[in-house]
Amino acid sequence: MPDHDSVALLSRQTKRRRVDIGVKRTVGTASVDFSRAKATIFSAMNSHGAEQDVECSMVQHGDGEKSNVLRKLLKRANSYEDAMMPFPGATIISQLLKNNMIKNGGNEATFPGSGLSSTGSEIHQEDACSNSSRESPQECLSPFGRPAMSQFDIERLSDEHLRAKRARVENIIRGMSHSPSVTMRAGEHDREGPPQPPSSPRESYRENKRKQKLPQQQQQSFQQLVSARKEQKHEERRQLKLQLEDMQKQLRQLQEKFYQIYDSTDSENDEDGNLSEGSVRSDGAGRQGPDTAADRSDNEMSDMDPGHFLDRARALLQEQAAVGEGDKHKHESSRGKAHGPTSMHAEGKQLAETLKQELNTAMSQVVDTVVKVFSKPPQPVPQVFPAIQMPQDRFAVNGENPNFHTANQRLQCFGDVIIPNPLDTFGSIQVSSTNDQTEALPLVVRKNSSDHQSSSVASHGGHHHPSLHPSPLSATVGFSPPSFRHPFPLQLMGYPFQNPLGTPSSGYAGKDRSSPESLDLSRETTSLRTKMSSNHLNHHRSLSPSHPGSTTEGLSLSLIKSECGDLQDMSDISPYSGSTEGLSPNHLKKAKLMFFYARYPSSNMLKMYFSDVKFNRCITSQLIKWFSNFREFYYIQMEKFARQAINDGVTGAEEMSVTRDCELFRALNMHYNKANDFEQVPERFLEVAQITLREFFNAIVAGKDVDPSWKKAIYKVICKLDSEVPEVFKSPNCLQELLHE
DNA sequence: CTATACCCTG
DNA sequence: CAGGGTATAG
Repeated sequence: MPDHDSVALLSRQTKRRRVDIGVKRTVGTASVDFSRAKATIFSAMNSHGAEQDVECSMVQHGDGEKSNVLRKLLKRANSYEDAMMPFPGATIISQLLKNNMIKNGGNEATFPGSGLSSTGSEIHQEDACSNSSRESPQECLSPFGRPAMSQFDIERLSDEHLRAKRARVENIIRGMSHSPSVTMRAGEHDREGPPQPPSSPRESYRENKRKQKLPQQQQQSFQQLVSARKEQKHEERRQLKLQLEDMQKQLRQLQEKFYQIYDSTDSENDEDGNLSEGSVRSDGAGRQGPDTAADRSDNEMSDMDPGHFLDRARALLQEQAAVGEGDKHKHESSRGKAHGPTSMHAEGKQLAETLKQELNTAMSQVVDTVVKVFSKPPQPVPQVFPAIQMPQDRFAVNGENPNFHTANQRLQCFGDVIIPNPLDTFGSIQVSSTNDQTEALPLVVRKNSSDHQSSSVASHGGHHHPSLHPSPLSATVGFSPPSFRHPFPLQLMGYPFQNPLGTPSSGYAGKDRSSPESLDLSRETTSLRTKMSSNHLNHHRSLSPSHPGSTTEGLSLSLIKSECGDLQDMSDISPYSGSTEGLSPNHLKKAKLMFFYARYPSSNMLKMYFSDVKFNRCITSQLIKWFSNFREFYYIQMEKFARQAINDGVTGAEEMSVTRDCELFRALNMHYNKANDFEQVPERFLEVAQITLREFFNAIVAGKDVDPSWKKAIYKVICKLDSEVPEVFKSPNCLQELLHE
């Protein structure tokens, strides 16, 4: 138990806390010592007015009565939200800093909360600090975490290291500087309120990722001011999206109509493909502008040459997209927004009306065709069917995620879709099952596959198993001819009987996608084992070790089996071996009950008490994680109630006690003993809980919670209060035995 | 490199 | 509760 034990741990946690909590409590990140140092500087300087005095006293908590009183006052004012508000004086300080920044100009215009833009100013500040800390104390305000004065030399030593880091970060920033989020944040800056200074330069480097989000948490009050506005934006955006969706639908209909026309006139699909492509490409020539098209009447439209139809639709869509784009940036002018889409919408409706009629007839024909197709063997399948059917399925899928494609991307898709792929014939029957998979698969391996999706889309030639595309997006891409080389042999012929189940092959597909660069099965299993190592199945698995690659089903099964353990463990997991492979809900229950005795069980202890479990790395860490989660909940409750007590006016820790019927205990009991397996929660637990509560209370009252690592002290106390876990818990059947007590 | 802790998020 | 990210110790 590395934590809570040693003094070394203490410093470690301090650092660690600074990282994790420090950001939240931005200003409060200062260590007390440094606060003092700063106060010294300030009083020495004495060049700034009362404002800074306020800040000093704010920062130097625990330094004297005065600060405590002030802090308390502010605390009351902030009441319970202390937990969220980084620091009572944050606002004041932030404003001060803002003032400084305005004075200094330049860099500080960026939004410090944004990891993207903040680093520059951080670097600037850091340099300013180390180079001229005496001349400009304000600039040292932000990097509190660092005792700049006393450790000046040390800092110099690590300068090189920092420079290297800085270079890397700057590189990254440069790369990201074109990201939209940058401008977004820059825009928000004004309204988001005063920027929060970075807690410490070094931390900032590590914390860039989180800091992008954290400032929002920190400044909830400011956010509330903006929230209404944002909601408006979102609403508008949503409506725009809806309109876009409408247009998309219409375009789809149009396409179908288009195809239908050609299908009825030409019986050769190749020509269709060429024509459609040609019409798409003719766009560049601009043979049909949106304006002229808009002047046409409905009749004209219906008589319109299909190519014109498509062009027109594209124009509409593009305009729509353009309007939407522009709208994002200026929501204020509701006028322009109202005008564009509305007229657009009317136009679209006309179009839709015309198309609907066409579609009605077209669809009936299609339906007939479909029926015929299914009543015949696959070979003579009419080419008409897949070309029309497929797009529909795919669009249905795509439509579920309107944001997935930009308008242009959609157009491309349309273009693709229109091309009747000769191979479609082959897949006519496959269509439905394939699409079923595309819906189910993402659930299986979304995380893994998502990583590759973008790249997959970019270069759809790179799929090794295009047939197994699990995601809707991939499905769209996979439509292109090259992707259709393997699928059917694999799915239809190779493993004809696995498909009905759906899941096995999909599971395989997903896994395959997780490492598309290699089809080497052994490697596959290895990587998967690592990736999935923290998973567990609660149910008893069927244990027939099958070799990877024998069948897809076999593979997925073996993968599941091996997901929690390394190869050695694999050998351990022989069928019907005595002990359970995973942790069951009952184990969880037992662990929770054990928590009443031991908050910090060692892994050895866990092994002893869960003797019925086959321990491997996974199981162990899972169990540890459980207790970690338990503790987390426990301490959160403690803090919550302690703060509540303070807010309720409790002045002394002795006034609080934890009894079986107090709210705190009920909350805990609900969590660890929901089914009341323990009729009598051990008395000792109540004591410990009470001690914990009082520790929290005292710490908070003493203002220690300003220190990012203030809980560490409490943890240290509590971890010594573990009591012996009764022997009963060593029994695998302890739950039953406990119930009979 | 591994185990563990802590924090955050879903 | 699980997963992910990060930091630290050994």
